Amino acid sequence: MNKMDDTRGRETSATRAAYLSLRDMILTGALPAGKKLKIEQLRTLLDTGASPVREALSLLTSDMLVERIDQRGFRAAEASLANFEEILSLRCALEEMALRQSIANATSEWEEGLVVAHHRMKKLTDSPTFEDAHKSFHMALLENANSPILERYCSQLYDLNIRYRYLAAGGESYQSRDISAEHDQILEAAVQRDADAACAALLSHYRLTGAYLAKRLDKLNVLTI
Amino acid sequence: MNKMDDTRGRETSATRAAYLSLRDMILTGALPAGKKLKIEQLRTLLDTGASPVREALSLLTSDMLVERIDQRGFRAAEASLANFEEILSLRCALEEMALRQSIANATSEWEEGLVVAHHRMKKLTDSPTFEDAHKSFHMALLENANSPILERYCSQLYDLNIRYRYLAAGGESYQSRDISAEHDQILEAAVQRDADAACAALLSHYRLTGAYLAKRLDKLNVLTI
DNA sequence: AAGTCAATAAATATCGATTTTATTACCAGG
DNA sequence: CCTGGTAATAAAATCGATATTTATTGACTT
Repeated sequence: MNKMDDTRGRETSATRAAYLSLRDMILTGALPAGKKLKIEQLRTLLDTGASPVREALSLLTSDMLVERIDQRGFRAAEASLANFEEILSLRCALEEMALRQSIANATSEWEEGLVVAHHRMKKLTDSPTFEDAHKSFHMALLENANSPILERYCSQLYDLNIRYRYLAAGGESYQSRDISAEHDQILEAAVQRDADAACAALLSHYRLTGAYLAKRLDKLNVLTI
Repeated sequence: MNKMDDTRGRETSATRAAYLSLRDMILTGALPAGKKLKIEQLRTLLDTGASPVREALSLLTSDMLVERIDQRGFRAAEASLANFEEILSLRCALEEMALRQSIANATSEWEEGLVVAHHRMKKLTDSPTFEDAHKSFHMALLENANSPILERYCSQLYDLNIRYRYLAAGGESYQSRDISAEHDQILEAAVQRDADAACAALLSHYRLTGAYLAKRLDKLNVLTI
């Protein structure tokens, strides 16, 4: 057997580490929307070289979390009500498309994956890893569409939305509504392969959250634009 | 006065130049799908440093034209029939969405922009810049949706599709069908603000081209996967 | 003969320093 | 007191070289 196989948690790479840190800092607001991102600052902050920082920032522009201004460096993407609303409306359209395809291709393996993802999410409520589990559940709903580009877009939009949750709620967990019941409904409908019901539940979930966030964003006046 | 002001078509920046060259080479097939992209090779090919090449490749991963394998470099994205079909179907869905929004927001300025874009495209048939003019016309149709993310996705998908046109036709211009008449129809319907007709014409345009390309791709057997 | 391991070669990732470009502060002329 | 231009400063972009990592080769064991 190989002498070292699992011994090494060896998935580092300065660039990837920088990418993950910066992404997290932007999503949670540690690096606020619109902020100038100076290489030298980030270099010392992350304790790494300029090349990995620069490359991580380039990768983040793909995710629309960073804007690159030629010859003038990088800045965290702006946040605005219009942007928030566009994200919400695109998510609704694209996720409905993906969910319908997923259900059309339904198999029992997919079903089981869904149930597991849902279970894990429920168990992690109020844990710091809830965010990841929540995303995993939502992506599991879509992954059976077998449409990698569409999945990628949905994942991107999901991430963009996270930032507004943090802006509105300061990263605090959820609101008064019974989120958990909404997830149960979505799972139930998906497992029954009832596309109409599943989409209705999913979109209602997004729209209710969206309306709540929009109200708070407006009240707190936290948008840069 | 500044010693050099306008004299220089000074929108270069080694990174941007490398980005544009590499993008073009991938779209036209000069760098074939799936090919390993070695930094050193590209560095000498483009006569620039390793940093700009690396950064350009990072940017191209956003466009899904390059794949990045951590610690193992970059390669040109794979091409496959499934990928081609996914692109076609997403384009149809997203462009319909965008076109309907554009028409819903129709103004005479937009209309005039469309007419101009269409005119320019017609004039450039069989010119090397036709490709750009064609894309400009298609994007002009969508730009009035005022949905930057959606526009970005449509633009990306448009570019991804170009590659398959080159694979199928060796970059040669169009086929037997009367492409020009199709464009006229789309323009006409858009100007009349008839969303249903415009979408029907646009999607038919894409689907006819798609079917033609799929047939040729199959016959030529040019797909790596 | 097939598979494993070690040594070598190739390529990537990263660093440190230099060059180029933008921004700021300052000063003279109107 | 404002305007336009210029020097000083700060930051970004790029280069050249080094350190790590992966891929390749060929000998060696079972």
